[in-house]
Amino acid sequence: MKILDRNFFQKSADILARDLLGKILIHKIDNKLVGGIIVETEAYLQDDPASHSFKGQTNRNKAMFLEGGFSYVYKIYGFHFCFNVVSGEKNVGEAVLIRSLEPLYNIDIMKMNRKTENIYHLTNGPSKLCQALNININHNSICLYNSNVLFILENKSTDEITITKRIGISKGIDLPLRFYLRNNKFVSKK
DNA sequence: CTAATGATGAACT
DNA sequence: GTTCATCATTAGG
Repeated sequence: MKILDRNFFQKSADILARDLLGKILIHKIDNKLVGGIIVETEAYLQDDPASHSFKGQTNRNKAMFLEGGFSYVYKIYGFHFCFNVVSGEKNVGEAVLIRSLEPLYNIDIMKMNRKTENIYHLTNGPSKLCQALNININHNSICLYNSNVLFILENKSTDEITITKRIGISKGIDLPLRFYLRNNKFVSKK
């Protein structure tokens, strides 16, 4: 299978969020590939009050201002991590939040990391999938198309895409920037 | 320096 | 549906 190349990420976050659905996110842990199909994403644009980048670049969100194809990982609520794929041009702060995966490779490792046997609870949330794949703040600003540790594989999906409002934010709540594969059982609800 | 606040999840009632 | 665990970042003094 083929790793998505640099060119794939050079587009705005709302487009990339859609294009990432069905692709396969992989983290190599102890030489084993752990990962799954991306089934739910949210786009965060520069001109977007809900985005970390809205008020300009800071030390925390600077990865969002890299060119498309890098990772942006941050800690939220003290002990949760969220994984984003940076999109667009350099010096423009936008990214795509990966909200949920469908477990695919080395599900046993995910079960260990998450301390649950229920596959529907492994990766159906932005912080859950970080736990399952063992993604943490050390994975911030990684180049996803030039890494053999954290990367995304090409994959075809014919599933229908549903577009809704985003989840868990207080500003910009009416913007239709959340995308997920319709009828997929691994999408986080709410 | 201090204080408010999350792009959440788990365990409750 | 509600509560709370728990902290880096940020804005403000």
